Order: sequence, then structure tokens, then C-alpha cells
Amino acid sequence: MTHPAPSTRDRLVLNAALLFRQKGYHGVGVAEILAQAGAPKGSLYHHFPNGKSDLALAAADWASAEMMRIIGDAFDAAPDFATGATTLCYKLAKLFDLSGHWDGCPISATLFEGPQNDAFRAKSAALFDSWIAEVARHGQRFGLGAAAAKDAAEMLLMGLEGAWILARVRKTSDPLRRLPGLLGHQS
Amino acid sequence: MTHPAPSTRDRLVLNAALLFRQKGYHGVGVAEILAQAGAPKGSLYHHFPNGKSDLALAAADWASAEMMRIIGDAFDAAPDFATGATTLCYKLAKLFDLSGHWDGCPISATLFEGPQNDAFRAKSAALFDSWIAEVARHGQRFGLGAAAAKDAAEMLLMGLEGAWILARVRKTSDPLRRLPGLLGHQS
DNA sequence: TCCCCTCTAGACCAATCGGTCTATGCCTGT
DNA sequence: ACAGGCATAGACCGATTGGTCTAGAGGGGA
Repeated sequence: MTHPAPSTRDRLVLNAALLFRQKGYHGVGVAEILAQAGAPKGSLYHHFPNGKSDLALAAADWASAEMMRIIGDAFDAAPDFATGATTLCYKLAKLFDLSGHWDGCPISATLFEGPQNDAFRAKSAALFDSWIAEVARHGQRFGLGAAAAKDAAEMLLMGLEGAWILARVRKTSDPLRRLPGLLGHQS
Repeated sequence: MTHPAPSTRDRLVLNAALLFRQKGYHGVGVAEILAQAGAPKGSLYHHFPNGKSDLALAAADWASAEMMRIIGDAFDAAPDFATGATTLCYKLAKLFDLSGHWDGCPISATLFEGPQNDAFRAKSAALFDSWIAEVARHGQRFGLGAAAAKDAAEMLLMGLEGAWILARVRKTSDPLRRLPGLLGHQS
């Protein structure tokens, strides 16, 4: 059905992404990641010489790619920007419900509470910007001007992040589902 | 000028709040808090028998009270809801600039990445709700209906949380200052 | 003066942290 | 069959973690 036999490296990245999202960078120990991925310590430091921090960056990249895919799915099938934004919110709400872990945004959870390291900050900025640029691209495709598209994209992202936090704290995807209405994207 | 001689307990709470905001719950060790507060270990466990987790809850309470004060200041002096909301965003942006640490929201940073402990989650939910209720109260004071006031308050909070994240990642308070415009609170 | 209680002080502890190291599979090319 | 390298496997390490414990400083009441 899905992938037949993910490599050790992929298992490490995937499980690290899941755990970091749930507990934050400092909240997860390498031992826990290794146990959940079923890999020994040697493998981690073979694939990621810099250990935990390299793994976190890879996990964030992986999670960001997943988000880009979701954004694309939501907007590609939409007739206009507002519908695309609404679909995106609903898709994320559904994933939130399915996970059963009340996870947060993968970027902020993984990279934010990490080391003060500026590389982490720059990386998260770049990933967020890539999301915004992608949403803005769809906005322009639907006829918005460049500035208006970027504003709409940034507002959507900010709303999503805030709704995500509220959803997490309340253990319900409601805030994500109500966001489009609050943003004026649906009547 | 300010308080003449804060008690050991107050110094612990204050410094814990500052550090947790910067690095998250798991990102700060008790040793670091004690060093910054200039207190020995014995004092911590005297005032907070449950140690770090008790201290985090107290720090969150303290930070939340501070936020309630800021909300009150912003809306009390405002002629209408939109102006109050705008003032609140600007006040938080100013604090963000002054801190020089690119801190995040005190609640999410302190309590979110903490232990899976449901008490932490419930506490943060209660504090967020108190903020929303306070903003909604001002909304009703300015003539909004109960439901509309709560919607506006929740949207403002979500926007603030999202803008806070973006501000942090970009090391600029711009997102917080642009939020009122994006929310339609000013022309 | 003496007691008592609150608070300070820091030595000390087991557990866990992230990371290094050597040994050994295991698979491929020859 | 054999060599050689990629990858696995986990023992091991010093540093740091949150937390406990004993000792004593300090001050107010009797």
C-alpha cells in the first residue's frame, strides 16, 4: 500500500519529525527517536554526523515538503482563492484530528525551541517564506495583485499558526475549521 | 525606581518567565534559572516543592497577569474596538523590540513544550481563555454582540500568536505592526 | 536569652543527556 | 572466493539534568 520498506535514514527522519512536533526539540531525546525508529545509535551518527541538530533540520525539511504538497492540493482544485484557503484549513484540521496527538506546527515545534543557533532560525524563516510564497503564487493565479496576494498569504499563515495553537490547547480542531469564516473567506 | 527589593520567590518567578519565553520549558535548566535569579537550589524547592514544573506554572500566571494588564491598558484608552486592537498590537510590538531577545508568547513557550502533563495543557487553555474573555468584554463594551465580540477576540488572539511566531522567526516586529491592517482594523 | 520557624545555602545523587568509539554484518564488484 | 566499503549495532563516556538532603543563618515572640 504505502512505501514497502523505508530506509533507516527515512525512518529516522519521519519519526524525528513526529516526535519533535509533539514535544519540541528539547523535549525529545535521541534515545527516544532511536527507539521509535528501531535504529541503533551508530546509524544516526552515520547518516547525520552532527547528530540531533542535523536530524531536526532534515525533519523540518521533510515536514515542510509535506506542507507544500498539502497547500498545492488545496489550491489546485479550488475555483478561487477563498475556497482554496478554506480547503487548506479543513485539510489541516482533518490531519490534526487524525494524528490524535494534538501536534503543533512542525516548523515552530521542531526548530523554535531548539538551540539559539541562528541556522535554526534562518531555516525556519526560509521554510515559512516558502509556504507564504506558494500561497501567494496561487493568489496571483486567481487574479490578486502581487502585494495583495502576499498580504493574503501572510495573513492566512498567521491565522493558521494561531489557530493551530488554540486547537492544540483545546484539543479540538475547531479553531482551524472556524478560521476561514473569521478571515472572511466564506460567508 | 521600580520595586526596591524583590523577594527571592519573585526573582525566581520573574527570571523563570523570561528564560522560558526565550528557550522554552525544556530548553532551560533549573541551574540556569537559579544562576540568573541569584538563588540557591534550596530556595527553589522551598518555595516550589514540585520544582521546575511548579515554577513554570507560577511564571505563566505571572506573565498572563502582565498580558491582562497590557490588554486593559490598550482597550481602556481606546474610542472603539478596532483602535484598541491596533493599540494592543503596537504595544506588544514595542515590547518585542525592547526585549532584544525575540521572545515568543509566554504561554505557548512556557507551557506548550513542557511535559505532556495535562495540567499544563489545561492551564494554558485557561489563561488563553482569560485573555479572550477580556478582549471580548471590551468588544461588548464597544457595542458588539456577545458572539461577534468573542469571534473578534479569538481572531485577534490567533492573529497575534501567528504574528508573534513570524516576528520571532524574522527578528522584526513588523508582522505584529501589520496585523491590524491585515485584520481590517484600520484602513 | 532562648526557642522556633522560615528561608538560604550548597553538597550530593541517580538518571539521562548528546556524542564517540570499536566491532561486525552484509552486500557488491571482481 | 575474496576484498572493500557502507551501514548497523551497542558498549561506553563525560557532562548535565532535575531533585533530595543536611546544615545553618536570621529574625520575631515569649
